[in-house]
Amino acid sequence: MEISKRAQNKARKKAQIIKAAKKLVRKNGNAEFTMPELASEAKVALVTPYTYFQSKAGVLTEVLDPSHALESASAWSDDTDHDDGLERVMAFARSRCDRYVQDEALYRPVLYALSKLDPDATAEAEQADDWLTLWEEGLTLAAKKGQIDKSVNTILAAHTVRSAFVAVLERWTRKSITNDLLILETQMSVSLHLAGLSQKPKDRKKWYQVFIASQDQFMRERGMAALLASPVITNERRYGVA
Amino acid sequence: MEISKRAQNKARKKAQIIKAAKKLVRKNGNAEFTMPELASEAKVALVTPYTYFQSKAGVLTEVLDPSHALESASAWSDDTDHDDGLERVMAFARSRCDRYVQDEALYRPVLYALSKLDPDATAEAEQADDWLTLWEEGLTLAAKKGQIDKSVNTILAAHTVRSAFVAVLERWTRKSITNDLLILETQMSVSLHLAGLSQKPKDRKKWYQVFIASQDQFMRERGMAALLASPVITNERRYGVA
DNA sequence: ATAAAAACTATAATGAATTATGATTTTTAT
DNA sequence: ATAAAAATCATAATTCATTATAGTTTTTAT
Repeated sequence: MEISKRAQNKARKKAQIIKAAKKLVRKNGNAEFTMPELASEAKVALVTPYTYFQSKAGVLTEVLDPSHALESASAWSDDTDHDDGLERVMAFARSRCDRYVQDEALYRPVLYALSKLDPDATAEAEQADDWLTLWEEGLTLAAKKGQIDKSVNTILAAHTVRSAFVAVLERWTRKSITNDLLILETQMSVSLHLAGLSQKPKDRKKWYQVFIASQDQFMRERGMAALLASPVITNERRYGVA
Repeated sequence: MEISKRAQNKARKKAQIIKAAKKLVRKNGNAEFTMPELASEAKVALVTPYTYFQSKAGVLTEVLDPSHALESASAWSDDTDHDDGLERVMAFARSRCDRYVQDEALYRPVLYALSKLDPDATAEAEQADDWLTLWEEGLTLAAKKGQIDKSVNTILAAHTVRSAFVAVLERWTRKSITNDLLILETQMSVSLHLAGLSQKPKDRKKWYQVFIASQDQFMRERGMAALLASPVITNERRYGVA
């Protein structure tokens, strides 16, 4: 037999567990399920998720399914202008947003729970090396086309842009911002980076305009309140301390 | 009596608890102390920290002491060029780094532990509204001096820059980056934003140079390894799953 | 077909934060 | 000075994730 029964069973059990986790998240609107709950939903012993995924964080990370996500990301937006590297950076950023927005009911709760269990998780889901390469792709192209200077280290620049994106994503995760704000804030942030990197006045002007337009749209649609909603966080206000 | 005994006792107990927490963090190199440990170190009943601070997260947030930090931040770097708004933004960013680096042994463990107990904490410590005003200050000045266009919404722009800074700070918190990287990455990120915002060619060139110089320094001192150290995080590699 | 190996399972135990309970001490207002 | 109110305290209980134990079933290699 090509695939051993053991491997088959293993795969089936793992799938059962992940499926159950997803189901619970969707049912509850959060990922606060307990491990016994998960086990019983998956019709599996309590310890089985541990043997396969090590921990609850492990289960949730698998729900995020970074390896599969990577594949699909590699095939992103082929309709982008293949000659404009900067445009591709922005398109990639948008595709990152899409990924999460498209199944918000799953990703937001999972990322949120994960960030408690393992603070590195959100970042790591986005900050693995392979992802960095994808962020870099557009910059490399831009360098080749003379849109950015040769003295720019494209990997470091990609890292900087991605880091800014992760910050926006993490705010989204924590529920303080809506899907359209995720997209708008990403656009503000990335366009400003691109404006800063651009060597050609035309590009610079263009990205600067995108930045201004995003700001304007933000203000029009959400107003300053979206930013200023939360008060200064002192312990008193935060935890109601006397 | 001006200050009631109750208020005095309360203040004394709170101070005792916070002092004990700091002591434990410094002693252990982390903030993993248990609540019974904290209580006994503070010579206080287990529940007392709860009545004052609601939770362990509340205690740690108080250790961070955002209100006091705000005061001291208001008095930051008066030696900066008062006519250059962009310069002031960068100076402020550096002062944020300084705050954490200056007592790394306390802040890093506390922020780390806090991020598990309450994922919003790091961001909120930096993202309160009053802080935003401080980030904005330089931009307002820059707008007045014609360094940036009037069409820029300075609050939103401040928000964008700060958001990028928080991302760097959070990576620092998680220990993956050193103090000098915190400063370098902050510089890379902020200078790129400033280059993008600048209207005057002279300013733009200057900040772009800062960006390039920071990149170069990063490469010289740390090398690409600092970025590429971590492998793609799949569950297999991350949790050693079979 | 059968013994060894691998996967599971049920059940109980551990560790840490947090809550609940009810008693005791300290302050305050009279 | 004393009763009511407010703070503290000691102790036990609760809730989860995670581990440990030891037995049972399923696969595999012979």
